[in-house]
Amino acid sequence: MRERVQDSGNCKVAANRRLHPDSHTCDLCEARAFNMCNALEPEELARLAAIMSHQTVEAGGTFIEEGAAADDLFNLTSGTVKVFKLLSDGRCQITGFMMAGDFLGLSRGGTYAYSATAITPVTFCRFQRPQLRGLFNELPKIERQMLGLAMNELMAAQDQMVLLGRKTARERIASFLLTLSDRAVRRGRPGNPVDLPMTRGDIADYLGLTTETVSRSFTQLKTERVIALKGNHGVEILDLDALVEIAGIDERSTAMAFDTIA
Amino acid sequence: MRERVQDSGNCKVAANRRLHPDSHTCDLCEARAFNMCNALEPEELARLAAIMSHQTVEAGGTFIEEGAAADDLFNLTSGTVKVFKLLSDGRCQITGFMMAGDFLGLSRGGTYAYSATAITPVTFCRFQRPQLRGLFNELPKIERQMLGLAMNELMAAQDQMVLLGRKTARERIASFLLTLSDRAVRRGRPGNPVDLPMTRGDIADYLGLTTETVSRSFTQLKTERVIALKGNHGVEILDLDALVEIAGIDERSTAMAFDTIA
DNA sequence: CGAGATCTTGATCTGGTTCAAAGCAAGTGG
DNA sequence: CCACTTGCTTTGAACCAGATCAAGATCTCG
Repeated sequence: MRERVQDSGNCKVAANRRLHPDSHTCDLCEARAFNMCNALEPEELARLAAIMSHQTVEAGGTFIEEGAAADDLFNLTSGTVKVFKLLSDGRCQITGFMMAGDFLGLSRGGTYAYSATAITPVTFCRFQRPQLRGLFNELPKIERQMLGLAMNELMAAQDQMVLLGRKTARERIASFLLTLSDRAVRRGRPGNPVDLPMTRGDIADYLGLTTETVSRSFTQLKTERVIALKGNHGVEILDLDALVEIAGIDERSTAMAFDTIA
Repeated sequence: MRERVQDSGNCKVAANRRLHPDSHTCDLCEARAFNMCNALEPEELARLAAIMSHQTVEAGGTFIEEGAAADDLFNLTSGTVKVFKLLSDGRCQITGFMMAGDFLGLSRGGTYAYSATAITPVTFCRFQRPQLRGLFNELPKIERQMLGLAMNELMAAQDQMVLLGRKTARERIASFLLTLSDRAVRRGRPGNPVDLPMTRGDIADYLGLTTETVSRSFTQLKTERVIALKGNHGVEILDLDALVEIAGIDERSTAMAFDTIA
């Protein structure tokens, strides 16, 4: 299995790197509080653990390819993943950056609806669909938890549509930084020096811009003393109020979360 | 209750028009096959029907307002609804056009995540959240069905992100027409003279464009004999292959649907 | 340390917006 | 039954935010 690379702008698709199986205990899982395992009793958790395997992928590894048979479902436990779709001429749209607690593997007609590539080294729990489906019948809690996660993702997707359809480059960058900061905080990490594991190109593909425009917007905000750049992969928010103001007043956004459907 | 109108570009928000309660039998429901009632046995359906009320809203009526207390969930049975979010300065992004079978009422922190306005007269089933939640425990089937619906919506949202982030105006219009056509077919309606109940302004707010650009793109496709305009609310597809070609080759899109999560 | 990748900056170009003004179609009331 | 309003839609002309093209500067990591 050597890495076939199909060029497509920033979103090169390298074939699956070797997946490294890994021992793992749910007790210590850092994603536990945010994911579908959240509501489970120890005994139930054990049953879930019985049908899953825990694995790692190195940075740059593509472990889901759009159009391939959707055999598995993934539950991230650490690291950051970019989820994206490509147009035939190579244009790329990243639909989300996934972190610990997020699940991956949406399918349409039995094939994956998007590709997923590790930006940092990642670890995840992997489930085979038929087995997971079986467990759903016995533990409807899981299904409910997933419905909640799906609803949250749907709301995030709607916010992203507003961003892509109606916001300026500057507003997009500001919103992006605030969203990342919020997400970090909600995962118990510091929200201020914002960590940007992805490249400028990835940010561009996420925000519907070009690398150059992303860079210029950062520079502009830096010049205005709203942010400070900490190398290529970190941003310090110097003036939060200003950033919120620039983002446009819809940053209720990802602020709170997890209403169940009813 | 008179209509307060808060101007905001194309997406004026008029206060709830009177909701007309309505008698209704699930047996005859035209949305039955596509919505969350689909998998239910007659006896189960009766229990669902017991906690719902069936209502109508006239065209132009706004029955969900972003930020208001999210007390109810809606399940459309006929008509077309636009779902949208507004920025503080009035910019509007329509995140979807909903039809029979779609559900409405996503909430975040107890308040609705978006507004919804009827484009045509609509009818829907209305559920109160607490009651529906109660039924979930007894009929997990409903929850599963909703998870499937949510997943489908999520995939549609991802396609829309590609459209908004990376497609040209021409490509957006072509994709839009194909998607509407597909949806009509999947609901057992003719797919070819495509019905456009919404205005050019609505289409613009959905596709991240302006009214003028939408109009110009239609005119261009008409000049090229790819489509023919049938008044303001209809489009005949004259050259389907060309339209698919123009849309960009990702129109697997809404083509098929309804994989369950696992 | 050095080479490739990533990031910034500058100059120019353009697709889509904005601003402005007719068309057009569906009522409405005289 | 027809002028008149009203709300879309189309078309035209000027403009601009962001894209594209083209160097450099700066990381990153073997």
